[in-house]
Amino acid sequence: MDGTRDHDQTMIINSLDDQVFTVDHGAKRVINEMDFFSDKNCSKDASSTSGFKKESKFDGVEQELHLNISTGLNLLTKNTTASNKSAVDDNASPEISNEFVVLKSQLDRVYTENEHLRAILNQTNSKYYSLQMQITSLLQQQHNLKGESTGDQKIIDGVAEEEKQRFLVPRQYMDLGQHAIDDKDRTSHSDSVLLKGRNQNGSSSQQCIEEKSMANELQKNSQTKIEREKSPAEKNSQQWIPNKVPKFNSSQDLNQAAEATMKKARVSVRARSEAPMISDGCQWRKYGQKMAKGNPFPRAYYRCTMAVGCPVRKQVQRCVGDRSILITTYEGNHNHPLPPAAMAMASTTSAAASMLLSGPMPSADGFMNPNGLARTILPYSANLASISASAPFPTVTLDLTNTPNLSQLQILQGQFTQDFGPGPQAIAHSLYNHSRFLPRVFDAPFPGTAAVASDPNFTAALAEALSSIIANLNPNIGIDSKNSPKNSSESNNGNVNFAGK
DNA sequence: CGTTTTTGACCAGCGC
DNA sequence: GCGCTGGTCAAAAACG
Repeated sequence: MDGTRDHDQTMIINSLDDQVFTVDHGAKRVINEMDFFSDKNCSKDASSTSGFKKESKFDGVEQELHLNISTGLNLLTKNTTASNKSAVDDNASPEISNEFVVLKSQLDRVYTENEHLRAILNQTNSKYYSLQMQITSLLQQQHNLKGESTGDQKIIDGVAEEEKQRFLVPRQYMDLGQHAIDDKDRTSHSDSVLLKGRNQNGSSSQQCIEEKSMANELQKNSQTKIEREKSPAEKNSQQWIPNKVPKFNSSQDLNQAAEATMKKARVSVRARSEAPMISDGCQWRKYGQKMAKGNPFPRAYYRCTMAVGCPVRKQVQRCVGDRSILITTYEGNHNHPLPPAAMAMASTTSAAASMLLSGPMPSADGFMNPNGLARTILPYSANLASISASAPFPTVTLDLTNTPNLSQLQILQGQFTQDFGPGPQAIAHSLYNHSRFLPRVFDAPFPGTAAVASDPNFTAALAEALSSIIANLNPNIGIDSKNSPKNSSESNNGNVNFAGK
């Protein structure tokens, strides 16, 4: 479609082919995780050195504080210089001592305040993502109410009923964008087609098979866990949340069904990366590796180690069609506070999971309502995110390997302006940033390390892009408090669900 | 020496 | 029932 992007992708692939892959084959561990606790470390260092060396990465507030602190230091230093020594020695020693104490107390207070401001900034950052999604959702709802009030009244009236049916008959297939039409036939024999609209290198079908296989494996695993949960050792609620297959019948509580489905929501992220796994802000421990059938690349199993008993796990595997693509599938909910970088990603994946479970506006054909925002955005974003709500194991796949080109985004932005006014331009902008960012990151030379994994900006940028994409793909995100992603309130206490919930 | 990775074994589900 | 496959465990090895 777009010559520039195709060229970029070609360049990426060619460059990747020249690389020696150390993933899972090399004797050395090559975990290119970035340090998500640099702030923390910085804080520690700062506290150990009277808090004068704090680096500001958020705004001018801290810098201002830093200046104030430095001023105090200079004053103190000046009083100890030789030029003033006589005066100091004669009369001022007790005063200086008092002044020192006062300054120190002030510094302590400033430092405390500084920490407080930092926390507020982090919270504000998290709220920003949530609000962004909510605003978009509201706009989308507004638009739908305008456009669909007459013709689709029947559909709107039937939403509640269909919502029930979605849980009672969880095999209903959902898709985003034009692929919904293309895949209609596929739904009859495929219960979990995760990926559609892949990159144009011809590996589409194989990737679909691969991810379908992965989904089925997870399903089997889930059923295995049902049995394991029966054992007393696994009764701890903090442990791996069993992916029970909800055998719903009409007598079961729908809320329970929804909750059970929530717990199983998975988010699969596809990204180009040379690192063994993409950096998502969490700490992971590898607990297994398997050779999957039909894929020469081993599948690695990781579990979250940021807290004891955190049930979140993920699978990482290279795509058989394009070894530069890393498929990361998350499952479970974190039971611990997350660092800001992880929180951004968590809100994104949580939103993705919520999108799965709140679902698109059901339409008469059982597919996504092709109106409004979805219709506007999907022709260009269908390659970025797709949903398989083939419950009981709904999965949203975020494809970051195929970015929209600039011309598409300009069209997209224009349609946004036309349909919704200038407000949601940020979304198209985000997509544009997304499209600009990824090639730059992934195309960077990586002498043994992948830029994507080591770049501390990656997670935030990824989260921003995904948040925008997801928020636009799902008109319901942020509207229903039950299904909306944990946002500000949860960010406050730090309990952010990473995937699902 | 503590932590993490590796890797073979074990277990369960599924298809035949 | 058997074999295949995937997920997890756990002991050994590697690493820092």
